[in-house]
Amino acid sequence: MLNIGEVARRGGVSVETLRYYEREGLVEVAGRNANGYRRYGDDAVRQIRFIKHAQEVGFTLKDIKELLSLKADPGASCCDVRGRAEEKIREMEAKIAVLERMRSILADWAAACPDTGPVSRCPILDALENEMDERRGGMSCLPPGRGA
Amino acid sequence: MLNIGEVARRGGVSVETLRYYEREGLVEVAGRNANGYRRYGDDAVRQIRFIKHAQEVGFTLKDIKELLSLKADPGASCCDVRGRAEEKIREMEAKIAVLERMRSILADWAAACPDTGPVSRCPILDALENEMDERRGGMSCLPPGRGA
DNA sequence: CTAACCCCTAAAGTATACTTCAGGGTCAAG
DNA sequence: CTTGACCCTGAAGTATACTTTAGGGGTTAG
Repeated sequence: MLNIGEVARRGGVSVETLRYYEREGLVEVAGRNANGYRRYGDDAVRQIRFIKHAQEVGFTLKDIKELLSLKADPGASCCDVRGRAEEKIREMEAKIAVLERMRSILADWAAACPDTGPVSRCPILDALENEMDERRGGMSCLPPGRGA
Repeated sequence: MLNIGEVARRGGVSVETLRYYEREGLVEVAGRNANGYRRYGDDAVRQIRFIKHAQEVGFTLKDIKELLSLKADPGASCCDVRGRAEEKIREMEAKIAVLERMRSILADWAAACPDTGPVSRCPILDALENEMDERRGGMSCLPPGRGA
């Protein structure tokens, strides 16, 4: 049985992060000892690493909570996990597409910029001031946050 | 002179957003009339559109505040603006690279997943449980947020 | 016994870009 | 004179993933 500091060290996270994960239902404590200290089994360390790896490939903590439920559910199928992965892949592709489009617009503008000259005749600022209609291919580049 | 509702309509934002932009120093009011209502010149509408266009190509409000300073500074050069654009392009390329890497890892894992089978023998969950060392190309996929 | 280091809780702060809320004036039409 | 649309302020809420703060107890080496 490990105390929180040991789990944190082995898992590569801070103790505050561990307590946070506990509040969020991502990691459970095995119990408490007499003085109220958390005791963890060493599966806790594996769990932390799972969480960190999942974050590294793009899952949010919310996603990860779902993955952990699937992992713990003997009735769940591997397909369910793959479904989550494929959904995440689609999200990433969408983000990549947005970024690529923004990058290409900016790159075009930067290319149109002379080496010198006052900001009063800057093609980038001009472009930002005026409509960008020739670019319209449908969707805006803005993320799907709730707009005005 | 326009009141806030009119500027919001023409600029395609909400009045709350306008007041927020004002607090953040992105838009100035021309003045107030007797009852305390804000009055705007129609350059305000152009300013709002500038802000929205800049957001669409990936600038944050902080970036945009800088761009607006450059725009207002007669001593600034067009190069300065292009510098900001190029920096933003580099940021986007970095984000794209991270996303591409995550996507490719996930895609490989998803491809390794059988059509059926219990989660107990899921290659994706297995991969998340164990180290992902064969992938190491240096940098982690995690964004540069302050880690544990 | 005391310093150093570990543990505990609850709450607030961070960053971004807004939105929502609470509470209250102003204005034009009918 | 009331109704509805508009305006005002200041503060808090949203989402994400933590970190930091404030305040206090436990444990171990010297």
